[in-house]
Amino acid sequence: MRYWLLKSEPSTFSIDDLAASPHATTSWDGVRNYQARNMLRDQMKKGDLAFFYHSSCDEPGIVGIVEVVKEGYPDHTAFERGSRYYDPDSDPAAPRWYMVDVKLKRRLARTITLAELRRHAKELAGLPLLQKGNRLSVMPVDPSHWKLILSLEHAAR
DNA sequence: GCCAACGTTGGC
DNA sequence: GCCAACGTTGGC
Repeated sequence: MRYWLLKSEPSTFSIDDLAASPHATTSWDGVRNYQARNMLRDQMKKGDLAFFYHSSCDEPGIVGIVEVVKEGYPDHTAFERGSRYYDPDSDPAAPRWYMVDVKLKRRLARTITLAELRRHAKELAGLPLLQKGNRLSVMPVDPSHWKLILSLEHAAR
């Protein structure tokens, strides 16, 4: 079992949106980066857990935990003319982009902010989120990092 | 709104 | 294959 972190802009799709989705489940569509695609397609397995991270907002940080409930399959939004994720170069016979389905496990008791994570940069060394210039929207999280981050949830700030 | 950092594109 | 130009991400 592996751990991950998934970024989403709350103005586009927030944890509230996920909670309001049927079965609190959504397809993680619209990823258009090859490195992230490879992880979605090849590495994320049913039962894996991921932090749900809000980016590009007032308080960037981790707000919940989701579980992978369906493994990588073609992202059909790439074939849909008019979709904001349409990619004319993705051939349905050889799909370029992939997605997984995730289900909300729970919200965190509070947002664990990026600023707070940075304060633990030493323990979280190697976490791509904290690396300069990192823009990956899907990234692996070491089990030790996962544990440390979760321990912050109920700790004094 | 600014801008640094990055990935992708396309000319050569 | 190189690399400049461009578009995007995302924190601040």
